[in-house]
Amino acid sequence: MPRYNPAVIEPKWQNYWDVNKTFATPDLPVGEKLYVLDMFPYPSGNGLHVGHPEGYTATDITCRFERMRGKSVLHPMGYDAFGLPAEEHAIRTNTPPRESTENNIETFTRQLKMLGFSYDWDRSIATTDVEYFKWTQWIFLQLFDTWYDLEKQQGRPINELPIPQDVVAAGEREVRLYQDDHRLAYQADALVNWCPELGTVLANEEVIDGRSERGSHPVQRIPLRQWTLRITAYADRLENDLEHVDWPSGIKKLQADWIGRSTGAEVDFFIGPADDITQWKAERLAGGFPRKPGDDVLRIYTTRPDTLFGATYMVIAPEHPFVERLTTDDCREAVDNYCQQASLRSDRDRTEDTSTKTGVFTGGFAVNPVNDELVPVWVADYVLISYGTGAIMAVPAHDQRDFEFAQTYDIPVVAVVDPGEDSEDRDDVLAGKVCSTVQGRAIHSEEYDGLETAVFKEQIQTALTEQGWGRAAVNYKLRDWLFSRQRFWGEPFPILHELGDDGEPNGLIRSVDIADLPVDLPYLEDYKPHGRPEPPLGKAPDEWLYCEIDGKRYRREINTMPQWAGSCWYFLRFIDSKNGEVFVDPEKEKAWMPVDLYIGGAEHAVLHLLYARFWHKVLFDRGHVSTPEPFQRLVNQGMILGEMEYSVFQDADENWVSFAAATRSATGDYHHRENGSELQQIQLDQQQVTRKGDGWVLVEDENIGVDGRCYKMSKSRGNVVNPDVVVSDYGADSLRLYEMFMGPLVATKPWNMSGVNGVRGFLDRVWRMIVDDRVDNLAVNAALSDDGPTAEQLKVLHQTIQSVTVDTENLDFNTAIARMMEFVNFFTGQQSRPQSIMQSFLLLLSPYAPHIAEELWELLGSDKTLAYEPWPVCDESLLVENTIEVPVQIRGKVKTRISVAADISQADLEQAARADKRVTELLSDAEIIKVIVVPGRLVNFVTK
RNA sequence: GCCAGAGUGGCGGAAUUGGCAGACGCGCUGGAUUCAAAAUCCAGUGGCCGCAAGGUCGUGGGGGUUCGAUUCCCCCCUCUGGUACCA
Repeated sequence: MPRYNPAVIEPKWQNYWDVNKTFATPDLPVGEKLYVLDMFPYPSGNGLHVGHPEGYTATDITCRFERMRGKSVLHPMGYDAFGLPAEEHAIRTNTPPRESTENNIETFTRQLKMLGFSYDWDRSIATTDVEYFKWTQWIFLQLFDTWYDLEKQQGRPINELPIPQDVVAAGEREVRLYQDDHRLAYQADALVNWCPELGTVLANEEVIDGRSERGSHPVQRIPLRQWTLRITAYADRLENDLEHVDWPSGIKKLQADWIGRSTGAEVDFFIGPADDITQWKAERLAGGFPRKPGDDVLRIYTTRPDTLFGATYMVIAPEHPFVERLTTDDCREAVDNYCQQASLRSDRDRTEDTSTKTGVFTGGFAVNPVNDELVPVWVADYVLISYGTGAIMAVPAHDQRDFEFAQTYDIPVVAVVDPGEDSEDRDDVLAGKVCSTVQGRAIHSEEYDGLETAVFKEQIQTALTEQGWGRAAVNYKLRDWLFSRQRFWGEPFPILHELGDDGEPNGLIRSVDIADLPVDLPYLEDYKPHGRPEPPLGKAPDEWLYCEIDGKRYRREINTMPQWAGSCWYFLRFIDSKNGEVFVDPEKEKAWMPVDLYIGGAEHAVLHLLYARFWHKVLFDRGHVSTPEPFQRLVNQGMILGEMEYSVFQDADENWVSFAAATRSATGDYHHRENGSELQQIQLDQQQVTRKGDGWVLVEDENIGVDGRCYKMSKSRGNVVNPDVVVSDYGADSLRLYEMFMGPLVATKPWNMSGVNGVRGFLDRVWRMIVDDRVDNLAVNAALSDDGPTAEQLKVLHQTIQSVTVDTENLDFNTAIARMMEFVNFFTGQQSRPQSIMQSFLLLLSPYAPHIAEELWELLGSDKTLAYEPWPVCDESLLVENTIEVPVQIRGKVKTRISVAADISQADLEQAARADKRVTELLSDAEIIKVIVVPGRLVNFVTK
């Protein structure tokens, strides 16, 4: 086997690592620990994609590198196997979900092993393992057993929740309902995102543009009783603690924006009989602002209480409970129609065109407490029932949306903030002709006139509180997490609904005893979604569905948990994956957590990463984990795009048409921009195009512009690269190396198969540098010697050690590989290659291309893996240069280079530069104004 | 619209604190080897002018700071990703 043949050596070493459990991790770290985690994959039916090995190779290199540097490394892998994609695949292939999931897991495992990743496979888990989701259910019960203490800012056991006296007096049932109302996991009637196509409700985070994130199906809003997790209780901590983690700033900002904290005030507008306003104000002055608004007021939320005097109308959401009460008889028909329309409009319709606002007057009025003016109340769908109080005061002069609405319906615009003399459109703002949202000085605001916005806000806040009209308030864009799904393939909730004498649920619930976990999924003949909101588990056999405890009959909860449940804590289970007593042993948890490096795609910025942090904080509050944050450092790998594609158009007569001349219709057809004729899109080979100016053109007619771009890999485009094919054509080491060599880890990069061929060429040269490829048996290259290395050889080695070490530490894998290529280029030209240097090089290469490194390491006489050999150390004394080349510039342009002693003084360097023949020549008839001399760097003569 | 990120040869990309632009790889060109090809090895390879020495332009565009800018500042353009009535 003289030639480099990955097909033989790669399986050999994968088997070696497997059999010898080379990468088994001890229960507790020995010495310094390092927990390196990949975002575990969904084992979809399509198998691995080249995007997966990108992050996985990066973490694998880091792990192999740090093991050699003596760290105890935890590097596990598992599968996020519950949820829609797996279930959809099971339905498509007509197999039971567990069976198809297990098949997919098998495929993924085979593919991952084929790439030589150094996972401790004994720790592998799938979220669908019964022994795993037993603990997912257990954690859910922790959430169920926890209420949030706002004062202490901490989640606490439900039995420590103070119960108000009136509730205690109302009896046991009321106490239990009160507790249920305060749990972190609670049931609520809410307008939910119902997706008929998928047959389930979805979390806000899973709905994009009114369509499902998975499959892009339409989503409707329907009211449904659902399990919800009180993530909003943790909103401030989730935002503030971002400060302490080492994450990309973009992701932090995304999370902070998603949480969307805003501060302002809640204000009550009186809607009772006009004559009662004086009495109402007296009551409020005495009694203060009530926690819950009564029927006689419309409570609004505003971030600009300083604009209260500019409120010329109010808006309530179509779903607001007061619509009925505020609507007068002569407006009723119009209001009913509008609300009816709004309920039918999907969220997509509602958000499609946000510039046209619609609404209808209710006929009702409310009293603005600050000036006792009557303000008309409208219903409009630009106000959302789910945010704030579902009602607003509209200040068209200082809010863009209100302004647009007021324009449409001819509502007065009263400016109450003077944007200041510097403002360009000040006159128009003051005249109510344009809207201005900037801060300024108050006008038309009675005693507040002249105040700056910030000061006004503070003063009015105090006044509102004193009068009992309002209070300071905080709101979040983040909503509580809708946690139940009407699908089969998810964790069952460990919850029982008590049945009354009539056999129907009586509203009381209890958790399944921890000793009775897990609640496994029942066998179902038919688990497919049917488009109605009743979960398939409702069809489970009675022995699963019903049970009796202490003489009471119960029916099981039949919703299932969403996909995200299992991924919220998997990193904890990896630490102690086989523990049957607890979800993770506290000692081990303390030793390994937090995750030191977490690499995965940016698409999980607000879903997985926010949910997991939330669960972790609950577990932290309840004393089950030792760190407030799970993931200390996060890195997002960039997307890998398909290969470059060139396209152009042809008309019906096969005449070429420039790409720019085509326009795409709504149906997806292409037409000529000018004459409207139908066009055909034509894909071109690289040979058919050439570069001209900024763009590409046809070789045969350079007047025809061609579009050249890289697209996301997708099955429908047919540009997906399959890792199996790359491994069989080039080998796993080549795939690993190429994915790292393409460019920076975090960058989006296009795939290019000839680049894989290029790194394969590098590995071929590595092989030939050490192996004699002209004999039949595996033998070392005759150029290898036991002679001592030359000074130059040593210097090249140690330069390489230094660069590869620093680059690997910084995840700059592409430049580390470039340095190793330079090493090989140099040593290929050396007639004598000292064995010790070759060995050091193999150690540097091994995290990147572990199979070939192990094979050659063995060939050079070792009998065990190099995985734990000490990482080579750079001897900096060998890198010291005696002489260096310094560029000499004239007016900032390099004219020549001079060779000088490395430690030359500033004065000597200038002398040496002036003495240079070429410099003398160029300076002969020039007047030197200034000389810049940077020792070791350059000399620059500034001349006239 | 808003928020991120990015624009460097034919392509992917490199370049410490502002100090030699284009490392490394692909591709291409020429040569060696070969009956031939593949593979391999050697040399060259940003544009323009020039036989050459050399000159000149050049990091999306325009301006600025500086002895010196891919790097810092201002304005603009393009692309990619995210997001959208959150009061």
